[in-house]
Amino acid sequence: MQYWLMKSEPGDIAIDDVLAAPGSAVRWTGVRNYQARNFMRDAMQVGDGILFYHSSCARPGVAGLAMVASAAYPDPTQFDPNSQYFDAKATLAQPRWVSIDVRGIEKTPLLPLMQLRSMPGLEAMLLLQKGSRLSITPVTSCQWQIIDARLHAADVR
DNA sequence: GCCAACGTTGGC
DNA sequence: GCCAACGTTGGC
Repeated sequence: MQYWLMKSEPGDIAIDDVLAAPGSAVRWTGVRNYQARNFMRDAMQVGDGILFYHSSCARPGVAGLAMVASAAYPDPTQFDPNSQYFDAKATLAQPRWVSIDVRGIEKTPLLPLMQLRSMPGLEAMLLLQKGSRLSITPVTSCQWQIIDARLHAADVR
């Protein structure tokens, strides 16, 4: 069992959208970065925990919890000429990009990026490294526990 | 909108 | 293989 952080633009797919989807699950499409793809293809397993992160928005931060709900399979948008994610170099025989299914678990109080930066024990999080842009990053179980505890702490601020 | 940082492309 | 140019990400 491993843990991950996945970025999503809430204007595109917010945690609410995942939870509202049939079976609380959505297909994760449009990843066009090889490192992120390799995580999905080679490392992510059903049941892995996901920190659902809202990026490129007014209040970036962890907005909920989710889990990996499928193994990797070819991302259908790479074959669709009408998709913004179409890739002319991908073929059915040799797909280039993969999707996984992501199942929402819960929406949490927003844990803003700035707070993550200030929390002891998270200094090594890939998300927080200078220039980090990866949309999928591994999270250690230590980091997960620190964040999970904070997300579920009584609301006393 | 700005801009730093990163990834990809393509000429050589 | 090098590296400049370009496009994208994402916080602010």
